[in-house]
Amino acid sequence: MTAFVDALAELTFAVHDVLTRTAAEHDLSVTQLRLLGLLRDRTPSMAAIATHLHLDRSSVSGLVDRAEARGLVARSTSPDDARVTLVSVTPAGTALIRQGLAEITHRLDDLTANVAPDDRAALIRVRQSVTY
Amino acid sequence: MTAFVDALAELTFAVHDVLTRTAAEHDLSVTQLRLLGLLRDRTPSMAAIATHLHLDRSSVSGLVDRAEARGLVARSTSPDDARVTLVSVTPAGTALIRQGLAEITHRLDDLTANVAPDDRAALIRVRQSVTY
DNA sequence: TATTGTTATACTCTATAACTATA
DNA sequence: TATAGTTATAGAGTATAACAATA
Repeated sequence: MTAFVDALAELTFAVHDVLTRTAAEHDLSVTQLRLLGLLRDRTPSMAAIATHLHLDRSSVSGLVDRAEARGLVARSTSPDDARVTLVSVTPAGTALIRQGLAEITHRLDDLTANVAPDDRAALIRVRQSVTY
Repeated sequence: MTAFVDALAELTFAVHDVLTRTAAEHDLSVTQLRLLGLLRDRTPSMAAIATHLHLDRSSVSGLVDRAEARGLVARSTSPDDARVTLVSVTPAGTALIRQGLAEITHRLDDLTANVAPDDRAALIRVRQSVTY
């Protein structure tokens, strides 16, 4: 029981470190990476981003400020509710997230090169069992 | 192949969020938690801590400063080499890490309550296959 | 000269509290 | 009144560069 939780935590540290370091090589933080990842198929409000990333709305303001200053995302006002700000990804943001994710996939493939096929399938089931 | 990497990344975010939030309830960051975890069975040098946590030595200086100011760790000079600073955990630090880890184990048990026994064993093998 | 650690500096990330604009 | 978002503020975490002490 505890061995499983220990392994889960250690695996998390290993993967998170890879994410952090690879993103940093593209001048991205893990949070910026997750933000751009979210925007691949959505144009959410600030509040929706806060919910998805489990952040305070004020944190999202700063996050989007920095991404916008770099030309990676753009703000617009919702036509339905003038209080709501919608965030979309720019072509530059799309290019960066594609490149970053490709690099991360490559690194994680390397990290897990020795994992057996059956164990890969099991991990996918573990992820599905987790409510997140 | 990509499904596995995606699941690995998503699982990492879920677990890391639990670690971050649970540690925060004990006024600890994930990094402070990892520092205290390291010191449970070691009295490493600043450089050794930097290596284990994959941080710059200057980052470790600040990390240990803050933990020391809270009375969680103590610095001492190595008897073998006056350049080297050794870091040890205090009784208060030991108590805090025990309580924090117990709480985290509980939360991760909850998070993964629906994971099948065979899949738990598989995840332990995945962790062992990863060089970290 | 090389290594260990610290300091100065600058930036990102995060939350709380107070605020503005809109509903 | 309630909600969406921002701003001011404070603190943690991180790296780079320059430095002091020791080997």
